[in-house]
Amino acid sequence: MNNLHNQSPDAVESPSQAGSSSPKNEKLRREDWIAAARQALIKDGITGISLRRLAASLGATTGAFYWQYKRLEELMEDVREDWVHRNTDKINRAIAQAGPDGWQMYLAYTRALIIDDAIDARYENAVREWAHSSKRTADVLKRVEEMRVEQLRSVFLSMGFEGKAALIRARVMYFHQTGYYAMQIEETMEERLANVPYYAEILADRLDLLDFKNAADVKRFLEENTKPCGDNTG
Amino acid sequence: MNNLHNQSPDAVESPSQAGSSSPKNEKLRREDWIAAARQALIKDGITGISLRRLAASLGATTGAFYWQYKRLEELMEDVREDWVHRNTDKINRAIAQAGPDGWQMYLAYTRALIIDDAIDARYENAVREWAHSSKRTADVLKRVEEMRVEQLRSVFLSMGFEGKAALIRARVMYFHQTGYYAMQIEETMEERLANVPYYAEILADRLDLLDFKNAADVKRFLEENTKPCGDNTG
DNA sequence: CTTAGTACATAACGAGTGTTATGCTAATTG
DNA sequence: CAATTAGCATAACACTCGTTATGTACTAAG
Repeated sequence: MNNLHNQSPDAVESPSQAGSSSPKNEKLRREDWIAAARQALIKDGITGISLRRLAASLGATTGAFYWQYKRLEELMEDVREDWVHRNTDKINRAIAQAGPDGWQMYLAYTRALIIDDAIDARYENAVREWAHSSKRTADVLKRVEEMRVEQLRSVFLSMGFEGKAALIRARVMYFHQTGYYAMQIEETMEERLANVPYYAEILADRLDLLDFKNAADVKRFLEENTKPCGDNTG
Repeated sequence: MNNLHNQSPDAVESPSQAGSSSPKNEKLRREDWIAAARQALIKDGITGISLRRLAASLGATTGAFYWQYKRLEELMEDVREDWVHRNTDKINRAIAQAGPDGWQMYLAYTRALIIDDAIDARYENAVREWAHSSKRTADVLKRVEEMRVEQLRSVFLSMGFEGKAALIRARVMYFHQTGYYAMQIEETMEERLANVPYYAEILADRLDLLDFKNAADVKRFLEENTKPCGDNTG
C-alpha cells in the first residue's frame, strides 16, 4: 500500500542539506545529526533539543539516530566541539595573522567580528543557555571564555596598556561583546561599522578613526589594513 | 493511622520562609509560589521549573497550586513581574535620587550595583535564558533592557557626552554589565570596588578615582557621595 | 538464489510533564 | 450539632521524553 521505507515527500529535504559537504542524499552521517542539533539549539534553545524532533527534521526516526550514536549525550558532546571550532577558529587565525602589533590585532578582531561573521551570536547564546543545565557545557564555555579574555588582554598589552588596565579593557571589550549577543541586537553590518570609531575611542583610546564619516569609509579602512580570516570548511 | 493532612515532618520548612512577610506558617499564598519559582529558576534555570518540584519545595502537592492559580503560566507571569521589580526598582530610585548631575548618577549607579545588590545576577541570567523559550518573557526582557540603556544614555548625556558618543558609552557600559552577569563571574565586593576607578576611566573618562589605592578608599568615596537606594520590602 | 550485514522504521517501556477530577480534613457558620 | 466551605492531598489522564528491543527493506557477497 504505502511505501514504508522511502522518505515521505512532505518531510524535510535531503539529509546534510545544511552541512558543509554531503556527497549524495542517501545515508545519514554524524555530521547530519550535528547540523540538525545545532540548528535546533540555535532556533529553540536547549529545550528544543528532542530526539524525535531532530529525527523528524532529517526525515528519519529515533531508530536511525542510535545507529550513529550510543546516547544523546554523545551527539551533544559533538555539538560542543562544533561550537568551539565555529566560534573560535576564525578569531584565532585573524589575531595570529595580524600580530604582533596591538592595534593591528585590534583591527583584525574587529574585522573578523563584523565583516567575516567570526562568531555566530545565536549559537553563542544557545550554548550559554545550555550551560545553565549542563555542567559539562558550562566547563567548556568557561574554558573558551577565559581563553578569549586572555587573548584580548594580550592585545591591549601589545597596545601599551599596562597591568590591570589591560585586563579591565579586555573585560570591558569582551563582556560588552557577550552582552551585545545576549541582548540579540539586530543591527545591519553598516550600523555596526559606523560604530567602530566610537568603540575604538572608548576601548583603545584611539581617536583617529573618528575622521571617517560613514560605514563605507570604515569598511574600506578595515579591509585595507587587515586580511580575511578564511573559512572553516576544509 | 498516619496523619494525612498535616505536613510531613521531613518536608521543607514552613511556607513563605524565603518570602518577605509571612504572618504564621499555615496557608500557602501566591507569594510563596512566586518565591519557590524564583528560587527554582535561579538555581536550575527554566528547565528546573516543574509543578511537582515546586510543590515539593513548599511541602505541598500540585493540588494546592491549583487552588491559588488557574494555570502554571499565571504563576510565571507573576514571576516575570517579580523579576522586573527586584532588578529595576533599586536602580531607578538610586538614579532618581542622585540626579540631575551626570557624574553623581554614574556614582549612584555604581554604588547600587556593587554595594546595594541592586541587580541579582543569577536572576538576570535565568530570565534571559527563559526568554529563549518564551516569547512573552522575551518581550518583557526587551522592554526592560531598552529602558536600562536609555537610562544610562541620559546619564552620559548629563555628563557632557554628545549624540552617538553618549549612546555607545551607554551600550558599552550596559552590555558589559550583561556580559559580566552572563559569564557568572565570581568576584568579592572588594575586587569589584577595586576595579571601579579603571571602569570610570574607560567609561566616563574620569581619571580622578585612580588616586584611590584600595577597595576601602573606593567604598568610602562611594558611600560619602551617594545615598543608599533603600529596600524593596514595603 | 541464499545469506549476512547495513541502515533504518516501529513499537513499547518507564519516567516525567501540566492538568483535571475527586476525596478528605479542619475550620467556620447557622 | 449539622452543613458548608476553604484548603489542600491523591490519583488518574494524555502527552513527551530518552532508550531499547524487534522487525524489515535494501545491498553485497558467496
